[in-house]
Parts: sequence; structure tokens; C-alpha cells
Amino acid sequence: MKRLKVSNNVIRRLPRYLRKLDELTDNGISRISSFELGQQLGLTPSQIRQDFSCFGEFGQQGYGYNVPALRAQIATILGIDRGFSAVLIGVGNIGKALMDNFCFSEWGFRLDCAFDIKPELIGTQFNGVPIYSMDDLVKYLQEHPVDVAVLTVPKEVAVAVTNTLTENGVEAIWNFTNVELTEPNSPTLVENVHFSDSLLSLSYFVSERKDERAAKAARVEKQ
Amino acid sequence: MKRLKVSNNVIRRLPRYLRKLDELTDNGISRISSFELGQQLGLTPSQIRQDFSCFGEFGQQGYGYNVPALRAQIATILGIDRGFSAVLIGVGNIGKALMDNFCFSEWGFRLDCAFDIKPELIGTQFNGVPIYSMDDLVKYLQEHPVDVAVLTVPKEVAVAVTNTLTENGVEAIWNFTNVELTEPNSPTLVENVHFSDSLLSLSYFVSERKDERAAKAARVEKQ
DNA sequence: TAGATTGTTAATCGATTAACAATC
DNA sequence: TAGATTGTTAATCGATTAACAATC
Repeated sequence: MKRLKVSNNVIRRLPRYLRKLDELTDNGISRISSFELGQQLGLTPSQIRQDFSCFGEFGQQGYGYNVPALRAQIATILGIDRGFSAVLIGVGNIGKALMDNFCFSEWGFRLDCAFDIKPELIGTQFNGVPIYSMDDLVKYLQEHPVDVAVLTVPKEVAVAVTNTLTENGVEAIWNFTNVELTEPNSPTLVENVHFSDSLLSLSYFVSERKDERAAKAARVEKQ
Repeated sequence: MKRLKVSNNVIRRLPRYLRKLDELTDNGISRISSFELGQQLGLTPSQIRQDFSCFGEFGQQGYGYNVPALRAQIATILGIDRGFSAVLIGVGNIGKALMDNFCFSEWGFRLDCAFDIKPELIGTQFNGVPIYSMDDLVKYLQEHPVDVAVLTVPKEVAVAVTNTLTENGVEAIWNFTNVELTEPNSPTLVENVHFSDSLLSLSYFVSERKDERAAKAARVEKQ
């Protein structure tokens, strides 16, 4: 598969394509053009074709794209069939919510176990996932290669836990804490899910809209 | 405050600035240059100054930026002091996790109440937030202006609930369901928190890194 | 075949970076 | 004052869009 300088923007659009293709499949649609796909996603057909062309030729002239085939290609590009392993650190509310509701296997991940410090949790299972003591984390990491650590610990310990994960060869951290973990030279990839960043962006857009509406009303008033 | 065609990229960086400035404050740092801020965030000083200049002149030549003053400016830009109202729809795992752990007030939001269909939840409180019946949602929306609806319902009902929210004048939806809600002509803003999109992007980056490492190893082997 | 639609090259647009006069 | 650092203008870079030959 060709993979040359793919921009971040393209990569961030791939999961959206995947989601849309799944939706189309659910609706029994097996063929789509870049034009129609663009309509449904609010993108230009050009952009969609450019995006796909980073990875290969998935369409057919005069026909468009075969939905299941394209879906499979994008899934492969995203690494869904690589069988990545994951562990979850911190079985609090968010940790539990993820273990309960988030289907790791649907996206090709194997959630092998979780870690926590609370004695009443250690040794139990949650939705089939065993919970171990944080004391055993280092030993576990040394014996089992972990691709992604889901970080759902309290923010106070986020940096310390991150160091442990990095030192023990975890490939990547999926960070749910509100802490900026991105270290310039760290060998560990970090993907942030910052709830507050998301809400604050929304807050900005709402503010902007209210201001515009108020300005408009003021202009009408003035006349 | 001047507000002319601010790009999406700039807006998405604002919450990061805010977070960093809070961290600096915590560490007792009250003054910073765009150079130093850039170092810490992995951005160029130019970009930081350009970003700020969209909204005004917050620095001082030869000195830099006053941390608390800049923090206050960015908070205002983001609308933190506007007292936006929020309601949460769907008190499942994620809903509970947000009500329990996410400090809405820290970001200027007032979480007034939540809605659910489960009889055992209705009438109770969760972390001080009352839970009402979904049957009363429309009536509530008509009587109380709601700025942001936090959507944490099962995906099956996401679209139906969204329609209700839109029809009853909710300004924006903070969407935690894995459903693409963005409608081209909807008057309701949508901000998505798509866990799976985030994990899949990470999956791509991990795949890429492993491929590179394997390719490197193969080249060494060959020699 | 004719119509449709791809993949790709070229043109445009926008965002980032560099440079520098202004000034604290 | 001299050094530091801003805000802004100009230059560069990269991403998106448009156009079109290729071809199913």
C-alpha cells in the first residue's frame, strides 16, 4: 500500500468515511460516487478522490466506488485488522463507561485487562475484562506487549502513569485525562480526547452565533 | 472585540492555550513570551502571535504576555463567562461519568438537569443534578432556553432526540453518540466527540510506525 | 457506443512562517 | 539607553478545488 506523506487532515477524515460507509451498508447501498459521498459528508468530490488517491485506486471510471470494497480498504488503512492490544488504566467512571459501552473489538482492538488501585475492584471482572492491581502494571507490561494504553486515571497521577507506560514500551496512549501529555521527544504516541477542549470550541461557536444575532437585531432596531 | 473570519484551526487551538495558561498559573508563572509558549506547545511563535492578533493586542513589546491577563482574554473569547445553560440527555454510563467527573461550571456551563426514560432514575439526583422524565423534555425546552444539550443516549434514538432538540430551539448539541448528526441546513450547531474516530486515527499512526520500523529492520537485514 | 465518473495534474486558495518596524 | 518582543505585512508552503484526459 502506498503511503507517502499523508497529511493529518486526510487521516482525520478516514474514520468519518468509514462511519459513512458502514451507514450506507446498513441502508443496503452498495455503490456510491465521489459526488454523492461528498454531498452526504459536506465535502467536495475532488477532495474525496484526492484523499483516497493517497492510498491507491479504489474506484472505477463511470461507476464510482463499491461500498463494501472501499470500506474494507479504509479499514485496512486504519489498521483495524492488525489485532492491536489495549489495556485500560483507571477504572473510574470514564473507564467503566468505556469498558461497558465502547466496543473495542469493533475497531479491531483487544482490551486485555484493566488496572486500578482500589482493593475492592482488583481481581474482579468488568464486562469480561479482568481488573488487576496497579502494583502489577510494570510486570504485566514487561511480559505482554501493549499497543495502546487507555488512560482514564485522575489527572493528578496522569504524568506519573504516563512515564511508567513510556518506560515500559507502550506504543501509544489514548488520553482521557485533561492533562497535556504530548512530550516533544517521547517515543510514545499520544491521542487526546479532551472533553473540555471540545466543549469550549462549541462555546465559542455558540457565542459567535449569539453575537451575530444580536448585531443583526441591533441593526434592525436602528432603522 | 474584533472577530473577523477566524479560521477553525485557530479556534481549536484556543482551548489548548487556555489549558497551558492554567498550568503556568498553577506553577506560579505570570509572564511568558510567544517564543516560550511556542516551545511548550510545539507551535511557532509566529503562529501564536497571529492567532492572538485575530482577537486583539494582548501582549507588550519587550515583555511578552501577562499570563493571568491573557488567560482572562481567551476565556472571554471562548465565552466562558456567558453563563450558558446545559441539559444532559441519557443518564447511562457516559452520561453518569460526565455528571460525576466533568466540571461543567469550570468551563462556564450550568448543568441544570438531565433526562432519562428509566423510572428508577426519574426524580432522583445525580451529583446534585435532578433527573427528569424524557416525557417532560419538550415542555422543559419550551419553558427554559437551553444553550447546549449533552447527547449521551443510545445511538438508536440519537436522531429522534436530535430532531426534538432542534425543533425546540436548542442552540447546540454536544454529541457523544457515534452517529453523524451534522445536517447541512440545521439551525442547531453540533460538536462531536467521536471516541471511535479518535481511536482509529491513533490506530493509523501506530500502524504507520510499526510499518516504518519493519521496513527499517528489513533494510538492515538485507545489508 | 454514449454517459458517467474516476485518478491526476494544474490552479487557487488559505494557513503558516519569516521578517521587521514599532516600542516597551 | 539597549535588548527584547510584540503586532503586522510579506513570503512561503501546503491543502483544497477545478479541470480534463482516460476509461469503464
